[in-house]
Amino acid sequence: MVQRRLREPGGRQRLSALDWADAALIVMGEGGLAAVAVEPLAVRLGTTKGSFYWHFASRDALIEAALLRWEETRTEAVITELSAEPDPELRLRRLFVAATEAVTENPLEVSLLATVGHPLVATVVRRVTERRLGYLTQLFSELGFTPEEARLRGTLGYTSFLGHGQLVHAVPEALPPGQERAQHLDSIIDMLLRRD
Amino acid sequence: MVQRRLREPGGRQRLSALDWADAALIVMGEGGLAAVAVEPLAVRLGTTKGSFYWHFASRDALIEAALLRWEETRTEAVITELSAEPDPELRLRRLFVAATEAVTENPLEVSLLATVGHPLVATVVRRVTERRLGYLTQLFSELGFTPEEARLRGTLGYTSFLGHGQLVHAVPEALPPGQERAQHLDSIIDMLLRRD
DNA sequence: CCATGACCGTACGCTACCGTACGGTTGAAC
DNA sequence: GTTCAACCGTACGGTAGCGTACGGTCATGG
Repeated sequence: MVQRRLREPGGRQRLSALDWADAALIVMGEGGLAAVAVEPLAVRLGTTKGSFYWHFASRDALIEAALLRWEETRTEAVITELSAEPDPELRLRRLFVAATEAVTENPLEVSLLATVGHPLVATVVRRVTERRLGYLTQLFSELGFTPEEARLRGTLGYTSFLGHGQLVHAVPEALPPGQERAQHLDSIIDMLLRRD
Repeated sequence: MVQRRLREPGGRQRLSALDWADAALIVMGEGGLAAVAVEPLAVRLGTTKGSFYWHFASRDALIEAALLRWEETRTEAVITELSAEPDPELRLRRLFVAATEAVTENPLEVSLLATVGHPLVATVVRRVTERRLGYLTQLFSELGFTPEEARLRGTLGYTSFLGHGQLVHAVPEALPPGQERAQHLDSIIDMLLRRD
């Protein structure tokens, strides 16, 4: 695993709490919650613990800040942005494409779901999951499915998305390669939309 | 998280390497790879590190043994047992039911998929995933789907299974409760088997 | 120009865990 | 009943990371 610098060597500017939170999200994606360690993080940011404990009371406070930032940027912002699209089927398709891309770039989601042993993670993951699942179910409802059917298809879609995220990072060769990936996703959405 | 004893207080018998491997699998399910720590494990087994380092050269050796045991009991054994059933659709249904039960009882699968940063985990997870996905695809083939269709449905089924495993442990209330769970699973398999 | 608060560097103590060294125990075979 | 190998207990040194203490720096307003 390549240890990328998170701040330019010449970048002499001081850090904010947000810088630490973003850095925490990056390493959380790379190595899970356990990788969110103050001292290594300080090294990657080109600073020291002295800076960290000025901005945060503890490691847990950093984790909380990072989780809230994740919730905001990876759920609420996406839903808001999507609301511009009037056609619900297109909204659904664009949502899956965007979500799949996001989870492919960064294994953060996988890490978080596996760390619900931590109470802060559990709380935020629960909120995020219910928000997303609710939104998905609502989309299927708008497409004319009964509430039960909508819930079923929403759940199938979301679990499949989660599992896809796991596979992409654990065994990418088990999934269709490169450009076929998009077509594969289309076929899956077709199945989710199929009526008898 | 309740710390259950892994050996009875009166149980004075000595331990084998297999006892350690099984115990490692249990704590790996409870707390991920990071929870596989020699000293805490020794306490739970009512023994000491002295015992451990007699049976294993290192923590990594224990992890390897545990992973191989997981592969054997949670993939090969299941497939073997299933081969007694002649009807492929029943085989598929029974497979999903058994797998879903197993992943509900123990979050081990979720933990492992999230820890592919560890090379040993990566290797075994890759083998297991390809074996299972191959078997699933083969089942759909036997049911008369074209190779492409079989692969698509196998992948959708497996990713959904993985995501279901994540949800069951992270946000169980997002899934149908209790007895409805089985019916929900039936509906999903119905969707996977649907032809136009 | 200098004072002050925001920010950072460094040294320290503490805990958890890895792996080693080595002495002690035990049970089965003779 | 002795022996020997398998097995376990305990003490030790080493490392990584958390959190604290406190002194140093630096920009900006007076």
